[in-house]
Amino acid sequence: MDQISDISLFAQVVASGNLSAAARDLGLSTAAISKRLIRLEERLGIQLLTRTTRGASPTEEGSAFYERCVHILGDIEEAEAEISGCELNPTGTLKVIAPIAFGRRHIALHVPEFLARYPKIHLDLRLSAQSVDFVSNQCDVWIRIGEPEDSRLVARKIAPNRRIVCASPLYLERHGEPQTVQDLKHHNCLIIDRPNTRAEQWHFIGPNGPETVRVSGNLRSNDGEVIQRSALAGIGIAVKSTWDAGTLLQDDMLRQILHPYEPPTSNIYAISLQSRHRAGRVSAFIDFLLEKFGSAPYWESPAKPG
Amino acid sequence: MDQISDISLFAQVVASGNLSAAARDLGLSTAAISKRLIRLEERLGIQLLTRTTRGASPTEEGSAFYERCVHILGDIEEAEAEISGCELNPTGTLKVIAPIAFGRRHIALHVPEFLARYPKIHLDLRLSAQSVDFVSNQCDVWIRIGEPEDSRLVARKIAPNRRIVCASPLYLERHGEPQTVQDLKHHNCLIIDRPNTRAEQWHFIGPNGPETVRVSGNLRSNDGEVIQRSALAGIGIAVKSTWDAGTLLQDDMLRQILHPYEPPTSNIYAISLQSRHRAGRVSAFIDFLLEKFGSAPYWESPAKPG
DNA sequence: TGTAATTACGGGATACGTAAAGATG
DNA sequence: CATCTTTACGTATCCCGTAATTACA
Repeated sequence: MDQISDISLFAQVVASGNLSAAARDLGLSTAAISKRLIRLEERLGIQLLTRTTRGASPTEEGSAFYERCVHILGDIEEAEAEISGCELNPTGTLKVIAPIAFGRRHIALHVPEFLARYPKIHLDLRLSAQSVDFVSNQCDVWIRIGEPEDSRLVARKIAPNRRIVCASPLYLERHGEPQTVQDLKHHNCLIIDRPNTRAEQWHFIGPNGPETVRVSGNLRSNDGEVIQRSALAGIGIAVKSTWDAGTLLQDDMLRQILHPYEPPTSNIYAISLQSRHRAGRVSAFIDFLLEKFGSAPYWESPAKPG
Repeated sequence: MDQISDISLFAQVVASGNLSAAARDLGLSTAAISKRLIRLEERLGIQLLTRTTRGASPTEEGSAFYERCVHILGDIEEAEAEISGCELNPTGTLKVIAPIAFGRRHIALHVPEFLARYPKIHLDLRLSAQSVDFVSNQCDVWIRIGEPEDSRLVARKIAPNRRIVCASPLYLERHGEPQTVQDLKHHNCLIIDRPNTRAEQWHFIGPNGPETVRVSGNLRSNDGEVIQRSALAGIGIAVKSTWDAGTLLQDDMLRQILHPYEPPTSNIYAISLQSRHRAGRVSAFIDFLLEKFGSAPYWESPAKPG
């Protein structure tokens, strides 16, 4: 039944030299020590200790058994320490799924530092536009832009997904810059089409509260890259995330327009399976992302109007 | 607290593939399995199994831990099997204390066979006339002729200590053979002097019940060897144990007299410390002695009157 | 709808401590 | 006489099982 508990107790008795000392060391009564030792000897069918009034000394069998006990107890402690120490020194394979653009642009950027910091972690970074089934995919962390749904999943916000309206200098030169939200109706708006959203409804938050405009244009796509390239080519006006368009704005290849009107900010989440005890590598990765993106994402500074 | 019990349970769950199967295999309820697994994960601070509706599969940490668990459980089983198997294949050092004459004549005679039968036993056979303190002497078995006293000791009769009255042919030729017990009063009786006995009172059991005679003589000793040599030399009449005088009677160097009157038979005992579980080598030795001496000691046959 | 895991709850085994007794130097 | 071990006994803990709940295919 309670094998190791008795074995551990026996080892302590041998180490302490007598039952009373072991009782003190273990914080038990001598009666408990005595009874459990007797039980152990009953179970093994052999006497382990010779008791005298001066103390208890192991029999020959007891000595041999003690050696093995010490070894076993050490193994157990080592095993438990190793498994418990996984939080401090994360180990194992970490599978991360991220959107393609965000993964390439921002996750991959920090991968070397992450791997250097946690040398025992093997990172499997998969970029995919697909939704994720954690169990079948053996996925540890899913980076997702926008709100999560599943209750079994726990989502941690790692960065704001600030979006802006922008167009290329060429477009603005040719068609003029819209001055109000409603002006967008008369422009060629590049529509990014995501599931479960009304792609033509562009929402804004401005100094006077929310405002909505129904836009139209000659290009619609489900791929941000297509929209971005078209915007760069001067085809029309696009809504872009700052993490995505930041360097383009900095290089003046795209210009933010309608400032200070911006679409409502959503968030970027690191999503993991809810569990009582997260694997160390998962926590390590999510904490790492927070460290890099969390407070004030580095891609905001050049994009901020000034 | 109950480390290994949970570890063993976890290993069984991994082996079984899901909690329900493990519950069946272990004869427990799934509720118990679940709770104890959760407790183990709490204690380790890490999730070991990912539960789905199809079963439970180990996490990466769980797999690593499982490997160690299998190893540890094997070590425990091995250790316990070895210690419990000591009865079947006795091991270790066996310290035996025996009277000098009996040890030389009868124990030593069988030592080679004993050692051949139990090759893993190391025998330490100490011949001594002294009384024995088991604890300080680290003695396992004490061979003693006559009744034991100590309640902490357990005595097993291994042979009868039959005694006879005898004298050398020379003595009988010179002084005649006594025909009755009371005739001994007129003979030179060699008195063996043991502690706590009235050495001059010789007791007999005969066809008409017990009989006692107070004898006297010109030699008294506490050493049987002295008495025996004196008897052989024709000095007088002696009481000898059959195990001691057997061959001398056979060779007609001593002759039993007063047959069928003999001193009351005492016993030869193998004495060991009382303990719930005797070490295998102790049982092996005592059983071996019983096998050799127990039913009808081989030294009786030549001594029996015929 | 059926199987698997978890949670809630009540009962029973068990392991502890206190206290007394036995043993030993 | 002091110390150590064992036994006796009452109590509290905890551990399991039954049953209900939730999740998933």
